[in-house]
Amino acid sequence: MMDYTQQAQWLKAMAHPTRLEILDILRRGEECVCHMEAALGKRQSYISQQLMTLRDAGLVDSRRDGLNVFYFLCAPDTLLPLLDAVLGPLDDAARRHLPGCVCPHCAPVAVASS
Amino acid sequence: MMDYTQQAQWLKAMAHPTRLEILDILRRGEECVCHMEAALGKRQSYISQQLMTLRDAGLVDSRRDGLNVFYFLCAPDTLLPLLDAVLGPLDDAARRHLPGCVCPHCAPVAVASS
DNA sequence: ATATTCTATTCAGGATTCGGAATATTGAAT
DNA sequence: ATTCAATATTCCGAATCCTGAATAGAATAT
Repeated sequence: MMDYTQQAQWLKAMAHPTRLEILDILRRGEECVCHMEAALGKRQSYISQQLMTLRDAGLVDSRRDGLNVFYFLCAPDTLLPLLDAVLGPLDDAARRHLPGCVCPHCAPVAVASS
Repeated sequence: MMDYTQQAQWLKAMAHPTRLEILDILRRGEECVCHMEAALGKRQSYISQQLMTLRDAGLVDSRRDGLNVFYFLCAPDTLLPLLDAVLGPLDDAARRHLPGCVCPHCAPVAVASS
């Protein structure tokens, strides 16, 4: 007999507009918190909360790199098809370099200035 | 810009063990309430409630046939792939004819007996 | 009309979640 | 040691959800 409890937990963690948007960002690759802050236009503490929910559900994991903490999808093999089914296939037109964002991914051009 | 609200609503309706189990039954075809009652081993009012939740979210719809009300998936084209991604592909080994069930699908052999 | 069967709704308590504000922690730089 | 920047956690009132019990409705048969 199947369990359904584990799957329900996953879906529950996904069933939130902000968290879905975060997952939509992360299926393009890992990102730091400050990037999501710029992308979502929400406060950092709020985003951290939603990330904690996703982490507790086992959907995402994080790694630290200096000051930044990068988040990424935990089980891409099962999660990516699910996100494709929910959000539609990935459109590469969506750009990763946000205007106002200064995270290492968006503004890596700060080497030699003066 | 994408909305994420509609998808979150759908996922939220799915994010419950009993409702997932109901959807798992319905992806094999329509079934009446009394069938699910036998399949899930829960009370009828409880099942009706969960079905109402699924109906309000637009995941299932129903039709009446005499005394029985049959439920079926509402948008199979988008819902079936999603359920496949969540629950795994359909295994036809799971039988539809429950032992204790007397619904028209399970016990249609009441024509000529004596 | 009445009874029976199948399904739907309402109700109420307890439990859980939501969302924002405030605060804490962690690592790097000076 | 101190300061700063990035991220994490805690707290709390409000809102929502869960779930079983009771009740209501709808269709059929007698």
